[in-house]
Order: sequence, then structure tokens, then C-alpha cells
Amino acid sequence: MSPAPDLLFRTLADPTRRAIFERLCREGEQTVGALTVRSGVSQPAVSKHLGALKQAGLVRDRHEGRQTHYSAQPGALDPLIDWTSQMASFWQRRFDALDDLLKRMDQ
Amino acid sequence: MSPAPDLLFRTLADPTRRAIFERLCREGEQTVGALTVRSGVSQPAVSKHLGALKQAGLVRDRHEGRQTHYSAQPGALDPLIDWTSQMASFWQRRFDALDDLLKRMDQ
DNA sequence: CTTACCCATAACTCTGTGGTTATGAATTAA
DNA sequence: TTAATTCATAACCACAGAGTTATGGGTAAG
Repeated sequence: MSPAPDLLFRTLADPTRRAIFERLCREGEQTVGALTVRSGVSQPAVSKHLGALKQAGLVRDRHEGRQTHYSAQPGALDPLIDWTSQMASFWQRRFDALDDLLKRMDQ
Repeated sequence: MSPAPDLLFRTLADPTRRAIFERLCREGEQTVGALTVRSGVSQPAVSKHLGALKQAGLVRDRHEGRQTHYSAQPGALDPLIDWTSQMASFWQRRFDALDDLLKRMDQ
């Protein structure tokens, strides 16, 4: 199996970090300074969160002069979608099996 | 917005706990003892994880004599699915807007 | 009744990590 | 050149929480 879901869950578990990612998804590319405003934490904290998001493949950075622009990398959520639908399918499969069993018992 | 995604992400972020949930999804209802075997941790640790999963609405417990049976509660993953598709839609919307802009500039 | 078993809780330890301030590197402005 | 800015890194602190062992409550078995 892919080890990807683990890193994604860990990275998105922190509310501050997830809020930053949500802002990048909603509002598009942002500089570190812009993200720091109304983030509730200091600029170094934001930088560390962005580093974590980048390592998880959730964001991309683009250097332009002395400022760095970050943007969301939506495709990185795919392993998460895969995992959830897989869990759902496991449940569905067992449900179907139970359904079959009940039908056969009914005969 | 629903505060649900936060609890779900936090709960599923721990590998041991997520593994327990995965086993319940794959193999169906299990007792605490059965889950402890090959979990890699002690029985009290498993109990605590099950408590966290229950509080997040991810599992149900059923008491039968002196043993407790736990089973996955798949519908609880819905907020996670909603959140991911919402993030994807934000991205898509901005992509569409950019697309429009480029089309208009092209005229 | 006594013993054995299953699970949950309590009490505690220790690591991971999110937060801070301080500082430096790189770039732009004066 | 000097000063001001933007961001990243370093060093440190504090707390959350995942793990452990010890123990007790409840149920089944002898």
C-alpha cells in the first residue's frame, strides 16, 4: 500500500496548518506575509507550516525577488480520496456479503 | 462550517489508531482482545484508541458479556469526503476563472 | 464462593511538535 | 553604501498525547 495517507493525515491534522492550506485553495497564490496576517501565529510559525505542507506535496513555492509565493497543489489530496473510498468499499463489500448470506438463509 | 473535519483529521492522524479503524473496516466487528493481537501495542493502548475513535463517531461498541465488540461506522467519513471535494472545487473554480480571463484576453 | 478472564481507567513517563524570540541571508529602496 | 524588507533557520520552551504498568469492576467458569 501507499504510505502517502499517513503523511497527509499528519500534515492536515493541525488546525492552523489546515487553515493555511484552505486559504490557499480558496484564494489562490499568497505570499508568506499575506498568509501571516490573520493566521493568528507568528511569521516563523507560518513558514514552518508551509515547509510541512510542501514536504507533504500539498503546496508549491515560487520565489520572486525577496518574497516567496505559495499555492495549493490539489492533486496531492488524491491519496486521501483513494483511502476514504477504499474504506467505504470495504464496508460495502461486507454489507453485500451479509446481504447474500441473509438471502440464502431466507430460502 | 462544520467543526467535524478537525476531529476526524486529528483522530485518523495516528498510525496505530488508523490501522485499528482499517482492520474494523476490512474485517468487520472485532473484540478488544482480537484487535490487541498484532496491533503492536498493549491492551490499554488499544482501549484508549477505541475510545478516541468512538468519540469521533468512527466506531460503535456493543457489550456482550464480559467482552466488548467494536465495529466501524463508515458514514462518519462523510465530512472528510465533503472537505476534500470542497477543496477540489475551490481549486476548480479558480481554474475556471483563470480560464475565463484567458479566453477574454484572447479576444 | 473462588478463580480466571476481558476490558476500562488511573497514574505516570517520555517523545514529538507547535509555538515563541533572535538572528541571518537575500533582495529592494534610499 | 546604507537602510529597510521579506522570509527561513536556529535555539529554546511548553504542552499534548501515545505509550507503559498497575489496578479495579464486571462477567463467566470451576
